[in-house]
Amino acid sequence: MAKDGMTIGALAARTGLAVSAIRYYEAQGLIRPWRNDGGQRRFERADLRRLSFVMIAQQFGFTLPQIKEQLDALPNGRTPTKADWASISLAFRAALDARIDTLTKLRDNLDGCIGCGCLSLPKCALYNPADSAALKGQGPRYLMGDDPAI
Amino acid sequence: MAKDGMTIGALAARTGLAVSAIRYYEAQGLIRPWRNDGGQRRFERADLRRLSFVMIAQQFGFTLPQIKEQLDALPNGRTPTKADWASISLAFRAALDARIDTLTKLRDNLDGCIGCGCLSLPKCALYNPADSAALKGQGPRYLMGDDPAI
DNA sequence: GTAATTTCTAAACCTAACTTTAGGTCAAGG
DNA sequence: CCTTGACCTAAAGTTAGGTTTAGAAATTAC
Repeated sequence: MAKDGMTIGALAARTGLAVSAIRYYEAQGLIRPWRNDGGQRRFERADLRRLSFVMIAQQFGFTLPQIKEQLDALPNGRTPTKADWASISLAFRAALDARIDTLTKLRDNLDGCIGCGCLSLPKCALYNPADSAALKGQGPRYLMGDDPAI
Repeated sequence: MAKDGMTIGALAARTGLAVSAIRYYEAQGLIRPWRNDGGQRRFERADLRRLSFVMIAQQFGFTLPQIKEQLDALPNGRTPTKADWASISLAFRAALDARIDTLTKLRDNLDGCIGCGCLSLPKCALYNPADSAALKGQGPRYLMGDDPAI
């Protein structure tokens, strides 16, 4: 007796994802369903959790390749345990802390700028902000018109 | 004597933006350069600040249409003053606060889930999270496999 | 047994925010 | 004057993360 599993429609209903999204995630290597005799996808319970993980990670701003990397750390062969999930959740925690930290600094800088009216000075806190991922690898940028040469 | 202004190349050098990006922003209505006799774009000083505003706002996660909306609130005709900029910066402040708040809640929920090991319970804090913009308008979703029917 | 759903694949389409390309024009230096 | 680099437009290409479409095959319901 072959194992039964969920259809893609059932999985979609339970996760709230579109069927097309689930197929897409398979194409990206985030889940690996097996096929029944008719060639249709069948999913196991653990895939519910994998997809939920994907959805949460996306809220946190991770890209699908990054999420795949996390999921690849799960045990292959056996079904992941609670401890396995808790373990990769900790990676979230670090990324989340970093993101909150960046935004908080940005907010403080903004407050300083509004308060001190220094918008046009090279010392303005928004001037060439340090650790913004958005600017990474693109060289220095002079923000709020604060080119030292002005 | 017609006013002189910066070339698009000079503006690109000062902001760190690509020339193509600046043209794109014009097409989106974020800046309105004038043209010289030869048909080339010429920019005023205030455009430096407008573009810097765009860059910062993008870091904060605003879309270009949203940023345009903010910029449209600047005085038309006269060059924006420090007070004008400080005024629209306050809109940032609110959006930023909201974003930090959401992420902080998400982090607390994650901590709760890791700590209590409740990953499979309907009561898990990650279960159907309340105020995530990413899920808005898409109906309830059961996260981390926590469908009550399991 | 037949009709109605689901599912299948492959390929095209979608949005945001740009970049690249192609074929020409303008401006500045010597 | 002539060359070189900066600039112009329009259109096509790019990446992420999917959705839509079309036509066919499998499954389920009656």
